[in-house]
Amino acid sequence: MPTPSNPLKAVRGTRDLLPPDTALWNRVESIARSVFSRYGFGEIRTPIFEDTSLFARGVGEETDIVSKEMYTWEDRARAQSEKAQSLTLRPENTAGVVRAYIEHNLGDTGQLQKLFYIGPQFRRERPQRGRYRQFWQIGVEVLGPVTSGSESPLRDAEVLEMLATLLDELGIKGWRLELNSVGSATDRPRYVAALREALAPIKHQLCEDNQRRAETNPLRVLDSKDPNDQALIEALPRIADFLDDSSREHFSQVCVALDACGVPYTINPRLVRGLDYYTRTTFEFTVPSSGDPASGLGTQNALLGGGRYDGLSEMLGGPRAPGIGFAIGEDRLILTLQAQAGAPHLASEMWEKKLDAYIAPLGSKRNAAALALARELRRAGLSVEVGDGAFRLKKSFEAADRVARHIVILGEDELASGILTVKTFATGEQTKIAQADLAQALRA
RNA sequence: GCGGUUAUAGUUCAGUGGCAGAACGCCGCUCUGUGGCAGCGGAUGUCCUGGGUUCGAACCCCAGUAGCCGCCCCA
Repeated sequence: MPTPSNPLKAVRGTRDLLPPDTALWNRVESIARSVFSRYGFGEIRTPIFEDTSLFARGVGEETDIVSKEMYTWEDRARAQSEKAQSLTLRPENTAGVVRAYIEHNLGDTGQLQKLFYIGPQFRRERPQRGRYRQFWQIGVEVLGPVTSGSESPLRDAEVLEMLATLLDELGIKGWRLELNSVGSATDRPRYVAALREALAPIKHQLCEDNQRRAETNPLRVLDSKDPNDQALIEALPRIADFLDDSSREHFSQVCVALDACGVPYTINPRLVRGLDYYTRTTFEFTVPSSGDPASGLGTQNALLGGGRYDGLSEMLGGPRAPGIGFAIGEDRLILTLQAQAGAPHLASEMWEKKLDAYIAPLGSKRNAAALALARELRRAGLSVEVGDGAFRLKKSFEAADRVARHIVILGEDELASGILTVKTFATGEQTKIAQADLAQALRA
């Protein structure tokens, strides 16, 4: 039992993933890799920490993530003349990917870059169900020079359609896609200004939280859930009225393409995202919220979020490289799968899969021969466990029945004759099989 | 950062001022090379930590720590 002051304990907000859960994690990741590769994505792995200024500039100084949730420290100066570098554990992965895009001049290839990543991210938030200080994201970024088609609404629709496919293949039930456009880099500030103007006279009528938001981040007032404020919020200016012609046309083409693919979505004019870099298309996939057994998440019903970031590369000092991406909260995805009864194709089948054989040597003197036999069978592609000859046979049977489909008995008679005793648990049938035929027989 | 709630065996939990408990799991025996069932026996504890009250604290009080739930925010 870990005690509070025991240093041999995972630190707050972090956790160990153990078998059999890790089997589900691997399964999820392998399905994601398989889907991504069908859509032409390649994997990128960026460092787990970066220069602090990358996130300050990319994600936005004013966001909660940067202003109060980052794990930041001063690295040791490499020389006396040098200033210590401020480093930060990545709170998200988009900024790092765009940094790599710029650093390696990927834009000069002229090609559209389709990249995916799977890895841990770090935010110093209060831990809660579906929210950890080290959490995993599965994400995708599509970006490139304008001439590569990176700005095309086709890309937005493709990414969204791919997500629908991925969630379906994972077996997530009841997902909803909510879609919005927050306009171009010039539309958005115009809208925020109009929102502030509209909020100023009515602010005092709003709840405390919304009064604060009206000051700090007016966009967030829009997705307030306070029932008393809904009427006032409804009456606020709508982002759709502030989109310029090209943004409006872009958004409409995304919708047309989704319709053509048969991907269902809901336009949510209040969907705003927290990160500064988002432009035009923004979206969120949700699952039924707390109380619903299909959720597994508490009030954290957002499974993934994303959007377009046409100005991010330039904000970081790079070339123009419009892009779109998303990040799936892998921890939340797993929680949802575990909560949904529909996960058996992933869960029970994976978790309850038994080994092909358990080799039970009789007596410690037979251990070496048992291990050699296991090696032979494993090289033939079978999954095998080896018992210890010191175990009583009864114990070997119990252990074997738990983990394997067959037990292979390796005693004095068997070693002398080369004819092994094999019992199949499902049928209770016991036979003698020559060692040369063993691998084939155990496959059945 | 704020609020609520919880912390006892490997696990899930009961116990509520007076000997530390159950179930499951684990080990052994019945049964020296044949499991699943059954019977019998056994081991396992910083009762989260530190302080206080008391003749006596797992239990009451205070403070910490951590988990969970929610707020904020986000994946």
